[in-house]
Amino acid sequence: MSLYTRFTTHLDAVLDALEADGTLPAGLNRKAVTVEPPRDASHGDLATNAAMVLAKPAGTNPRALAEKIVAQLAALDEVQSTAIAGPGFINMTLTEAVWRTELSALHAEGDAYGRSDIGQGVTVNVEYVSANPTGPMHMGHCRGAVVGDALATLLEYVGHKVIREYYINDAGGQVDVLARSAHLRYREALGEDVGAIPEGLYPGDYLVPVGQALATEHGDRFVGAPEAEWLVAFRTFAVARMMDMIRDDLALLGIHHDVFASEAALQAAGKPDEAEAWLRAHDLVYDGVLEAPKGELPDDWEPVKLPLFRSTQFGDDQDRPIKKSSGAWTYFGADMAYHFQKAQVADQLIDIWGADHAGTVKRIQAAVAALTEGKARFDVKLIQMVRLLRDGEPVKMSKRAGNFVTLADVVGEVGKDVVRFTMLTRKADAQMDFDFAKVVEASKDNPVFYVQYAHARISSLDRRAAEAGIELPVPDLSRLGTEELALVKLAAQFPRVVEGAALTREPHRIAFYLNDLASAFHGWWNVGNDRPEARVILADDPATTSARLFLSRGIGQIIRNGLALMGVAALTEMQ
RNA sequence: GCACCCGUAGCUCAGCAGGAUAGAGCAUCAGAUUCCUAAUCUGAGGGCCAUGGGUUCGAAUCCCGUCGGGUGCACCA
Repeated sequence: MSLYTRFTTHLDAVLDALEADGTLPAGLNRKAVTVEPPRDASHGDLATNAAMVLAKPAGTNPRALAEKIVAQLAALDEVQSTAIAGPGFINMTLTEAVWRTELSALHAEGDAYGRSDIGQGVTVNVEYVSANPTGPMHMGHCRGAVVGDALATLLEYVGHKVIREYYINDAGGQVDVLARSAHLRYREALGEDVGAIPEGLYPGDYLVPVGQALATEHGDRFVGAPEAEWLVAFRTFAVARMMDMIRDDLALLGIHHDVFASEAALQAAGKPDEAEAWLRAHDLVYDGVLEAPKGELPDDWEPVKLPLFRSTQFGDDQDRPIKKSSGAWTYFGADMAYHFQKAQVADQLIDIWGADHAGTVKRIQAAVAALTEGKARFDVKLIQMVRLLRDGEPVKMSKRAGNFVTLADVVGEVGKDVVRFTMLTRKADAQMDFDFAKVVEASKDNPVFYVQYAHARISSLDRRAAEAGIELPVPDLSRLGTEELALVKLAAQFPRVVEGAALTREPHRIAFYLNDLASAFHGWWNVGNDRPEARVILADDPATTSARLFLSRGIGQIIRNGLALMGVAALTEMQ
């Protein structure tokens, strides 16, 4: 149980007691009651708003209520002093012993410090990446991949059961284009001069080996054959090869999905038909005429009658087609069934999407709400675009021209850890620049290095301590002074930060916290520049040295735990 | 036209499910290295939290309007 959770429990007990003696009416809603560190450390270690929140429903005034609460909180062993401040805040200063104990707990729990069970084993399906299987991953996919993966790790860490899933869009027109592109490369592999790759086909070189493999397998028998004879086979083969590539790309980032779900397989299994039947039975799908698109009307637009899902009943602007006039499923029609399927395995769903799909969020949420009858929690997290910069200039990318920057290129250039950390240094819904020069820069405006440097310094202390051989087997933590305990207090916030990040599903909070922690550590370290007696390793004072090393390792542990959540390795020395 | 996202220091961004005097880095200015890695640190200046209302004991945070920026808006995926 984390320190903050523990005090929430203490406070609850106090409020129970006040209910029992009639000071507070029974059954007050305590949802808004919080126990948290005050923004300003001079106010103490913990603050609660309980008196302010509960005064009104209790028919009293905040300060009077605060007096009663304080009387009981002050009696706790762990509380050194209390104060009522401002409009009714209750501030508590804890005894130094609390922080020393917390530091010991941090060591005892080690890698598990920060874990919790707030997820209560609830299964969450996180679908992320789901890039079309038509080529290697490029930088556009990178941020969503990292955020999704970090979020999945984070949710696991707080006690959720997590399914990491990738949806393979292997049923639409794009994979037919892939098949045709592969067919061209197949002919090329058999010696034909295909010239420039025509407009409308994928031009990338990565299809050359696919063509060669197809040539080896089939010989020339499909060279002049009608499309119907080879399309499915070529498509299936090419998609499988593309997925191999994508899995390799993801592995470069340390990302591994549990489930790869195929849209084609879903359709073959008749899932969209089942969903449609159910929705029709509930009058949520009807045959109607699609409204004209908003804004400028396309030249070739004409009204058509299609099966439409009543997404307007769930807040969408218009009803959405689930089938095309050809009778084939729309992307949405299949996706709807796909989400329904996921919701039968998991209690909660999270989709990580690029912000360019923002317009389709409402319809899929509508579909999930309809099909699960509002029972499944379903969040779509939109990830804003990343602008790639080199020497301050945007890097031009065009998928059509085949000159996009691949994920493999970027990871190869700056490394997995830098990519992952950088992608988590911004809120997901804020746009972000990725500047090659800056992300590899070794300075404090690069948080990757700043945090790594702190960890490396801690490791260096361990090495030096081992050389000096002065460390005592059991550290005497009373040697830790105010400056040191301030670091412990910051470290003790890690479990809270993790919880907050998990609840809001914002993994970037871990990155910001680690930066703060590293900053505090660097500050502490540098005190030794001015005052040699404040250094960690003091040759003539094994007791203080041991206590400070114990603290320093504790900070190192937090950095490792935090970096592990982000999927970033902690360095023991800088190069 | 409609929907979604955004608007916080000169710049890039945090702001923890409403809390106390709004924070950090960069940049600017003034300092610290016979010393465990100065790849670091200390200090100073810099704000009408776009704007007008509302809810609340209390709003950068929640709600509505306005202005400004971005993105999306076909049976594409």
